[in-house]
Amino acid sequence: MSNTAVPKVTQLLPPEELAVIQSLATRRKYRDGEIIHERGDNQPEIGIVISGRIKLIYPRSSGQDVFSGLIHTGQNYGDVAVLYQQERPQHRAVAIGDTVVDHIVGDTFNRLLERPAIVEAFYRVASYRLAVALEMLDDMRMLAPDVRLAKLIIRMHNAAGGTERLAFIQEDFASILGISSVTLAKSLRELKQQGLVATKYRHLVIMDLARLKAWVREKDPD
Amino acid sequence: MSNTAVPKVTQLLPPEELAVIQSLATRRKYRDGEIIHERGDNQPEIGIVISGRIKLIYPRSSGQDVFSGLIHTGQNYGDVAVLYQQERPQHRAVAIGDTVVDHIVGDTFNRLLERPAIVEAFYRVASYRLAVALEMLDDMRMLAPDVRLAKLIIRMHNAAGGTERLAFIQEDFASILGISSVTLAKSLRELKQQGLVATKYRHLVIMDLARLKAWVREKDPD
DNA sequence: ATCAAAATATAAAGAATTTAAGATTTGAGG
DNA sequence: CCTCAAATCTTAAATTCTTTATATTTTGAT
Repeated sequence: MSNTAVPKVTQLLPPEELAVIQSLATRRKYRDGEIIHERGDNQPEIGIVISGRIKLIYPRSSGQDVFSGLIHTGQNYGDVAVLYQQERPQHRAVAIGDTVVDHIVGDTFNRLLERPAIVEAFYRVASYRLAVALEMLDDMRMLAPDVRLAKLIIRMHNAAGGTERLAFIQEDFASILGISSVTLAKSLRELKQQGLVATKYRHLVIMDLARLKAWVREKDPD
Repeated sequence: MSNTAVPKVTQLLPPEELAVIQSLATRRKYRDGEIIHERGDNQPEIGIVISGRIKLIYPRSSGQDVFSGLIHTGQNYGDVAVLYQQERPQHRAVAIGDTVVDHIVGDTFNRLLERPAIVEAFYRVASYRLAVALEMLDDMRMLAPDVRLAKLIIRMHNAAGGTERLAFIQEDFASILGISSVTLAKSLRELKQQGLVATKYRHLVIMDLARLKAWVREKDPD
């Protein structure tokens, strides 16, 4: 799973179907860090990421922001909320880098579901995201923080299209894994000592992907 | 989300489409505890649960079996593996009670995807499962074991169609939550002291659902 | 070039969790 | 009805994780 390319609605759809969607969508541009929508906003919408990336944040009343997930270029989000008529989006959506999003209101999306090719494209993306989420849940149940960190790094490497450089602060990694920054630092120390990754300011570099994967297999043979 | 009814392909599909699927499926019966397929078996297949329930297990080389998820009557599973051409199923599937499953081999399922109503039904189930999985991931990142247990109990209550009686051993709850049985017992003690649930042999009874939900809201206001 | 803010790194104390072990309870099958 | 394996419950020690605190490093803004 972690080696499969991330499927994208923009690639899965025939050009004419993509054109139909885009004729009904509102395109907006966002700058790095700009809030696309807030948790609890008015109505849920579908968003298709045309370029850039989006991070989903769960803001807590304590003030802590939990990093919940990433939506990559070509992927969509919000379909679950629309399909199950949730009143409000669960997460804050924030642009990572310059990001362009096509917005489709719920009613329009429901009408688009009459077009088979569109349903199939969204189905494939949702399935993939389900597979990733189920794998992460299994990991959280079974694996130690350091192994989960290594798997997360590999997953993010694939999702980013093969970059060795992952531009996230350590707090982001900790938040995604649901561990404290101290535990994250400890896990990173382990990976650094093995020469598998290097930590820089505001980003992390994979030094030896093959050995990183081998290390994961050794620690988690299942 | 946790209040929404579990969507089922068997209900979402028009009867004639369901008939098409079933004409191509192999129906098999399983008894309580019977293994439907093993992790790592030959080829992944789609399964539609006609009656009964299935639990998905992740067997570890250590001998420990991790409880990974439940597939309820009317739901399907295995589509993710077929869509992304995984060679082998990730989980062992085990029948809970007498269970009837329609099996569809991967190639057949791929051909069925030409039928729009079928794709839409599977899309809706996958979306729902994605929503539940993402919520569980957020819970694992943010919440203490006792709150996660309470939310799990509420979720299982809904999924089971409203029963107050959840027939799982404590080790199952612990395994789903990814915590030890000692921590689970501690969390259960808390819920029992509040009079929210009662623990019996091989099952658990919800004593006051409304107050259980209120307790969760109090502990997790977000 | 300097300074302030943000991010990284590390240490120590306290809290929570796991592991391990034993005692008790339950109910299914003979 | 009795037996016994499975499940529950409890405790204690060992471990891990979080919290809190502090020092250092890096970067962007002035």
